[in-house]
Amino acid sequence: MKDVANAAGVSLGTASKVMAGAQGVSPARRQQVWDAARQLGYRRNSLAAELRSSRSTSIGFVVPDLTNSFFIELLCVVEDQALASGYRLLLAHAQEDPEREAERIRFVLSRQVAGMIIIPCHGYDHAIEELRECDVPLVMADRVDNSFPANTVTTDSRRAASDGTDHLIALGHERITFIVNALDLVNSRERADGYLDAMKRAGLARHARVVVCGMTDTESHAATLGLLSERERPTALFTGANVATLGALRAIRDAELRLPDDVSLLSFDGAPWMSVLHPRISSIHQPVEAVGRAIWQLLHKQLQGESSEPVHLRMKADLRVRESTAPPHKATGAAQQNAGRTRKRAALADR
Amino acid sequence: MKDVANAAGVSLGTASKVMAGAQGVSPARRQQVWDAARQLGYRRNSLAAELRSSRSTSIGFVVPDLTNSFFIELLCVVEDQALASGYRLLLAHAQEDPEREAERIRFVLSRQVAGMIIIPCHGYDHAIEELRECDVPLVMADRVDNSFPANTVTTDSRRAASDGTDHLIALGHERITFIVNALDLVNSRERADGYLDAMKRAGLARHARVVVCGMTDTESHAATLGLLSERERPTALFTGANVATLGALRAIRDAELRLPDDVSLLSFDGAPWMSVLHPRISSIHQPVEAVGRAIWQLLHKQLQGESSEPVHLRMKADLRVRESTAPPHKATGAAQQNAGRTRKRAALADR
DNA sequence: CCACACCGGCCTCAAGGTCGA
DNA sequence: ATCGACCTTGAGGCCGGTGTG
Repeated sequence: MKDVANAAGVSLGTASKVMAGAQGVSPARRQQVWDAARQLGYRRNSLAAELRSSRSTSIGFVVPDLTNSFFIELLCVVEDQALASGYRLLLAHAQEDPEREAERIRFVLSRQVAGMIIIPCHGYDHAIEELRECDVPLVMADRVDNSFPANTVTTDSRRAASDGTDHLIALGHERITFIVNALDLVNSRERADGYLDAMKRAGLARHARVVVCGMTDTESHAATLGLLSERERPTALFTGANVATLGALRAIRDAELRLPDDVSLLSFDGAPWMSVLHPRISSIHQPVEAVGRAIWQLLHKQLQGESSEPVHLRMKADLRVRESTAPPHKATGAAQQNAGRTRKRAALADR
Repeated sequence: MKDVANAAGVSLGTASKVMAGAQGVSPARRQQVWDAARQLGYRRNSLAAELRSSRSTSIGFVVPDLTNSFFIELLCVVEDQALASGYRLLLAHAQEDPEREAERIRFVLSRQVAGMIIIPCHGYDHAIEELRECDVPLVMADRVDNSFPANTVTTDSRRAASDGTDHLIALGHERITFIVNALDLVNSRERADGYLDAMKRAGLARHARVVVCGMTDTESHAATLGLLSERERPTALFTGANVATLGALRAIRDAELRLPDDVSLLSFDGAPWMSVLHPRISSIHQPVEAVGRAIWQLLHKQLQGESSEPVHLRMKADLRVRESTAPPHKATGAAQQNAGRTRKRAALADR
């Protein structure tokens, strides 16, 4: 910048003002500086600027998994909001690995961001540890609960999972299995709890079964395949997340079963690709747009200095019944022993 | 850091060395400094460090579209490689918007990254403009061609598209339509050209048809739906990218057509979700792992000071024939006029 | 508009200390 | 006691900008 100032025949301070877009420089000089900068191919060093002014317009965003479309959608919403308020996002990818996540947090924090948004991996103690005494505005989302000592935005997973389970029960299912990635993911645990709530309420506690399948679709595929090959296989599956649904669907395909005739499937979270499936997949839909806006709103308020007690926002998810959930087939195999139940069942609609 | 040094009872220089992980400090003092730092909740300011040493271990990565799983996979490969060499990625998302992309490039560059990787949006003149006289090591990937004045890693899209088209032609298709996002995306254009090559070579130039459908699956859905409702609809679709495939599949579903009986579909690029479809989707598979490694290799070489003439690496994609491509049905409707062709066709295998 | 101090860590450098051989 | 090898110190300049007088 010194060079630019020299070339433009002004002092360093003036050049700085021009490049920062500040007031108080005559149009003529402003133009001179601009020209000189262009000619020299000058690019401002925002590191230095932020160092000196100890102000930053970058927001760190630590995402656990970029293959999960829910996070991507959320990220896009937040990014647009941030941009509209003059902030930009510094993205960091934890790849569902707590250690890597901790490193990413340190990385982001050491770059003096103005604020930070994080969706933790499982075992979020790591994350908390890193975030302790972090003095920047912080919002945590999705995989946290109300006990978290920070601003949070979450979906009421427990309630949503309970509603979803109720839907399956109302269709006449009893052997409903819940497939979840990991129980040390706060929201997964909540979802499992919601499922258990509903099963108990319906007097189906003995059929309740939560299968932990790990974080990848490969694992969930294997787990589901195992489930489906049991003698008394579930008549309905409820997958606790996007990734689990992917693996489960592949398993259903590989087991040559039909949705929903042979088995019903309800997915927590939809994904764009689900729209091409036949039948359409019933799912729990989280209000991504609202969650994203809430995250930014909370962060923005803090950025503007309005600090207050940690706020916990909880959004409501809704059940979207489509075609992958239907009443169970009566006694389709020798293993099916519940044929003569008293519960009335609607005839299976032909798809 | 001064405080840390004081608390640890060492000099500032020593503390600096410890925090930077440099050699030449005795284990005892090293521990003292570490303890003091932890107690004070000290976090190193890497902005200042990088400013002074004008060295950075961050690599900027500008991604055009995080909803495209190909880019995500690529990103993961590159990130692992970078981490293994002691670098970390600074992610920036262009959302397929050239203006936003330009801004992201400026942003990344102004943060003094050690190197930069970019997969451009359409109309990459914007990008070139921003990258002109950028003095950091640079690798551009995927959406560039060999004429590009920088290191590039690409897939031989033209060849791959030509192979794919040959496959469809060999099955007996003539009315093959190529659906592409945008022709100002270099690789999309190459794919379209490859398709045209093959059509011409087979004497099917009069049937050749390239439909530009835009960057979103919504647009590709609409375009495909239009195509499929024509009186003489294509017997085979070849989609030029992930996103186009998504829209096309939804259109096929909505038009209540069957794959591959009513229409064949070949997709350039696969995606994890395609594995759940029935029938399985034939696709052109790009060697993501190899591309990612190549990108890093090229960048790493430059980071270590071995500068040379721009290198252009071109990887080979391969055709994976699955079940969504089959010989066309003979004369299924009044509109089908090619029933009695001389070309021999294999009987339609029952799926 | 210019001059100047300054953000926070880095680097160099001369000078002195510790330690085992 | 001597010597070289290695650790440690403190000062001061510096990176590239910002903000005040």
